[in-house]
Amino acid sequence: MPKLKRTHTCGELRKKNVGQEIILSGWVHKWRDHGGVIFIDLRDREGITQIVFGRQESSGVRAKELETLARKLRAEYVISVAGKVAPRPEGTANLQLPTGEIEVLPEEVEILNKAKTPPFEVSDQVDVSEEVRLKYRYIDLRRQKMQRNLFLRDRVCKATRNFFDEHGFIEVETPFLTKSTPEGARDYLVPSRLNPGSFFALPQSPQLFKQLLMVGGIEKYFQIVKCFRDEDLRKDRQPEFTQIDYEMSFTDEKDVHSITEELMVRVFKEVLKIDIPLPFPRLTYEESFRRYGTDKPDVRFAMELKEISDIAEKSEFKIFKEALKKNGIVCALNAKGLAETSRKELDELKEMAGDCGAKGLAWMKMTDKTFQSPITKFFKQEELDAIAERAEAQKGDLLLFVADKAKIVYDALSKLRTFLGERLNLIPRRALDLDYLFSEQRKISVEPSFFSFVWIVDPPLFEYNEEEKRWSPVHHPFTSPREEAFPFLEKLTELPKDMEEVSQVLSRAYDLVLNGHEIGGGSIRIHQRDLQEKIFQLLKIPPQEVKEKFGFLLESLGYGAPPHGGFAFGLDRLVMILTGSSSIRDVIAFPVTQKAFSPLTNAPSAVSERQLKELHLKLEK
RNA sequence: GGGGACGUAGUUCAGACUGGUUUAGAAUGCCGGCCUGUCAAGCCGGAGAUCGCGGGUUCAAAUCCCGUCGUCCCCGCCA
Repeated sequence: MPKLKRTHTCGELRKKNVGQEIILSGWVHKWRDHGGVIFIDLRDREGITQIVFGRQESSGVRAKELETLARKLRAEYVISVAGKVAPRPEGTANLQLPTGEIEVLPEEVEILNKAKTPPFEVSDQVDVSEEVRLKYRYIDLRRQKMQRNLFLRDRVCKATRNFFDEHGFIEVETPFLTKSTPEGARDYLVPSRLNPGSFFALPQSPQLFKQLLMVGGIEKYFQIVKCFRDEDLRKDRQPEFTQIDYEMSFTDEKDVHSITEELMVRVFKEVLKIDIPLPFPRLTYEESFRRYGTDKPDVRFAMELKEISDIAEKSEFKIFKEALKKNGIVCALNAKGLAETSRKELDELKEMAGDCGAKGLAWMKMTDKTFQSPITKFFKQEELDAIAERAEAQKGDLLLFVADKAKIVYDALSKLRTFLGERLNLIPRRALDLDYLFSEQRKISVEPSFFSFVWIVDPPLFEYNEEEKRWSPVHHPFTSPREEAFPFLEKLTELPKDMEEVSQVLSRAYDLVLNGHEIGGGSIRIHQRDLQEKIFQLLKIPPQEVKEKFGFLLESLGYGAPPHGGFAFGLDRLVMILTGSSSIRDVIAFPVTQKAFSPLTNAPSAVSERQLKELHLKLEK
């Protein structure tokens, strides 16, 4: 049982505490031994306080004992210090530290635990590979940056819970041991001991349960909940991740959008202390592709794509005309002021476009009033002028062109747009300084313009999957089509591949995009059994499978399901953006590597023969 | 499933292209000594590396070749 019980944290002592007898507990952060005087920086999660051994005032046998003890202290020892708060001598205050005007003169020191030399320093300045950080995550978490990330994440959750509580939503838990569904990502499976040969699946999202809660009359539900998807990882994708999930009855897009916007206002106000403007701008899915080439545009800067198919059509440039003949399009991107781009850099851009499937990247440099380009000779002057006008090109600009199928053109140019936006410093790319959030001044240093939200609405209901040779839902199969499509869909019994009208059917889904990241999405759901069955039929899910996998949902829709809809945020991505982190791994306490392996626990790992047997499982040799 | 980058003291990197003066080097951390005001403390000294692993080429391999494992980034995938 430790003798010393802490009275203060290492972040709170100030001049006004001078003279008080206090007790601090924490980790030895740094020590500086000057021979006659020894400084210990004591750290806990609230801050750092300097302890001084051997100051002139202290002398005698006791002081010598303490000094001897202090020399034994090492980095990351866990200690308690009882002592008196003293002002620092004239001229030795450290203004970098909130506690920098005082120091503690120890009277007693208790070592609560020794520590081996840590594999890396507990400091934000020190570079450590992610693998080492994950293996020693409990040390990594002591670093201020990680602590702040987790504190901030906690505040987001707290603000979210308060917000939903005040708006009449109740938090309901849904099962983790549930049913595998055919659509969507791969499931994580859990074998059932009591039901040989049967498996639970961990939920990819609580989608079906939240709909059942609406049928159950809960009306307003929310949950901060883990979801599981067994797909390949990225810096913004972990196999288990957290959603802020909610659903409402008797609702429409307008309600869902406004509650979502208000939630964001609340979170940004409470967490970052800034006001974000409402309402968020709205782009249709079609418009988003047309102007930015993507359904998750970064609208912090303009630099929009300009289609020039009509001009290219009239020109003599075969490559453009060939693409158009194959039902393709030609688009231009104006890289303002980059006419000086070197051949080598152009090749790099071309390669980037090539990664997206583009067969080439045409360019024109605007010099004075003329064009410098290998392809100008294929264009008449008035065509060049038309292009320049369309692209709003001026002297010094660089125009980039891709001609191909729309998907490839959009893919390539949106990628180039993002790249060039960064290159041209069009994005307010100031290091997110979160210090103010944790300091006493609470001085605002984060501008609302750092955060650009945009709604992407009216996506198509179906898209054709070339690989599987069938239509699949753009959002998920429970998304309601827009009402005007009902008669069209009712007439159909299947979706022919080349039926243009199918891709024109719009859905009542919506995504929320922040700074080019998709941070959430949702939809108004189908609440009529007939329509839901129709959709399954059109998606060519065999009736037997529909009954097996979704029977309970269809059944529930037959017992008085209210119209309902909702939304789900990717909490990890949201917190990643709020903290200015470059990976969601930095806002998750215990993430896994790209192979979904934990260097900390060594999970996943083999299990005993006996466990397998109990679960009625045999491993392939 | 595919493409790319990387793997060398505890940690972060250099050395590799062009094999041999390399006894594999630096910084930081670690250990010891000196030092009464530091806060990236300073000065002096010291320890610390199966060069990811396996195989091959060669008189000789951290260095070249093949395989393999791991980490990160990207494409596919992620309703």
